[in-house]
Amino acid sequence: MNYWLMKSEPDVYSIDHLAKAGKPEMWEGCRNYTVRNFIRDSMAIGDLAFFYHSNSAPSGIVGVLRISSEAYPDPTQFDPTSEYHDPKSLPDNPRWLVRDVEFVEKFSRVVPLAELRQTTGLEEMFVTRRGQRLSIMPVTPDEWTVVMNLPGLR
DNA sequence: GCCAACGTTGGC
DNA sequence: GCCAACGTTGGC
Repeated sequence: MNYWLMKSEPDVYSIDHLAKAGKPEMWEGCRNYTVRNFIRDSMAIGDLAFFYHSNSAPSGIVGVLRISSEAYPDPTQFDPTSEYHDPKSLPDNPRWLVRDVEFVEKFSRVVPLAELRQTTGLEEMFVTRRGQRLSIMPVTPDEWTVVMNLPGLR
């Protein structure tokens, strides 16, 4: 079982969108090869991930989601009307993959990036490294436990 | 809105 | 296959 952190701009897709859906939804639009490889090779059904709001005030972890499907081709890459359309990706050899995710919980407060940076045990956490731009990144079991035990999350 | 960081593209 | 230019991410 692996742990992850998955970023989304809340103006585009927030944890409230996922919570309200009440069912699994596609985590669409990843267009980075490292992230694609995580989705394809390293994730598994049942993995848990922090839902992270980026480009937010403040940016930070807002809750938890669960990976609920195998990887499959991202349909938006073939949709000319989508902002995620990739004309170089062909249906018989799709470049970009998605998985379905389902809502697990929303914390009662945001855990801001600044707090993650100050928290003992999270010094090496991927999301706190400067210049780190992957929209999906791995979290270690120890880091997961540290974050889940921060005060005031529920 | 600025800009540092860094992934991707494409000319050669 | 190098690497400069470009585009995007995302914190601030």
